[in-house]
Amino acid sequence: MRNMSDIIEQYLKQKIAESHNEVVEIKRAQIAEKFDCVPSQLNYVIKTRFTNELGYVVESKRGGGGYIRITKIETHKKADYLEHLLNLIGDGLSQTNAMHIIQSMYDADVISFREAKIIDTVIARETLMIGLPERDIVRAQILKKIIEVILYEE
Amino acid sequence: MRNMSDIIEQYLKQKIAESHNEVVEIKRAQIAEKFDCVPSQLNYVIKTRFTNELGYVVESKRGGGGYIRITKIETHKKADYLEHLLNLIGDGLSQTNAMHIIQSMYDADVISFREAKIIDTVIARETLMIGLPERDIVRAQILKKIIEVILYEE
DNA sequence: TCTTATTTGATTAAAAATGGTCAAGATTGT
DNA sequence: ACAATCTTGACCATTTTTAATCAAATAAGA
Repeated sequence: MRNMSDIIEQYLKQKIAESHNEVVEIKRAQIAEKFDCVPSQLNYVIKTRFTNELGYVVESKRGGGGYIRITKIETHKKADYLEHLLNLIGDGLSQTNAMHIIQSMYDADVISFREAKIIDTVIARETLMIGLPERDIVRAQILKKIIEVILYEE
Repeated sequence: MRNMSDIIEQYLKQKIAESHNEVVEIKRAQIAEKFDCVPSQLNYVIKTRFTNELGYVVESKRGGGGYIRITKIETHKKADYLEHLLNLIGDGLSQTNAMHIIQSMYDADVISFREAKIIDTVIARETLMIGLPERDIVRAQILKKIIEVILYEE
């Protein structure tokens, strides 16, 4: 590695990789000190290597307790993941399995906590007040349609 | 949490959430001591995070037995609105009427655009592949349960 | 009741803590 | 040498923290 910017870039990418959540949060001055460079070098590194085009979102806050947060957004992976779920679901689906899938979607960051709660409610047997085997069929259908909505939005 | 102001903000919001009444009443000096900060920090937190814009009303009184009371009014209004919708929905519900309600919820800012799309999909007759009159009954049930989730969250 | 003291919150300005911009100078690859 | 990339530093902007001083409400005393 020949220069500071590359080293810092590697460091940040490693941190992102380490956090399963695909995110790293730093204090600018602290990292600058760690690598013995001026703080604004961090801005340079971020501006040239963590751009939107490259799939990163950068947020920051100044003042006491300030930070810089870099998030990697993996659109492709998410689509693949959702397609995978779609294939997973057959003609019928138990409530337990459905809840596992919903939890998985929340963990994978493709739905919000509130969305997860809403979907959980929708597929609950108390909501779907019809008997088996129709209930499992409707549940599968509902979840598949929801996944399609998320998959094909935008 | 990165700084005192955020911590205090969280604390107050949690207190509001705990009180079903959507309100919290504090003694400024007491909270300042609890978090080991100067009293005026409470004013700062309130001024920057519990504004009218954000749906809060702040009342206070000085002198012996003084207090600061923060009320979340937006929630009240939204809760009333959602209760109203709940009463509106009977045992059955057509797709058209359901979509009107969903649109109304989106307009009233109680659900996001994506949530609206998801719910639209869920209550569509193509998703609910069962015959009438059961379909309208299940649809009503689904929408009511969803509204309850939104109503009783926090 | 009237006046004074005490309690308690409000305001505001200064200081401290962070991060952002930009442009000049240094380095590196071709 | 030229162009592109990197490094630095001076100056700026935002947010939080702190302290001094003001204002209002209640409590106490005459």
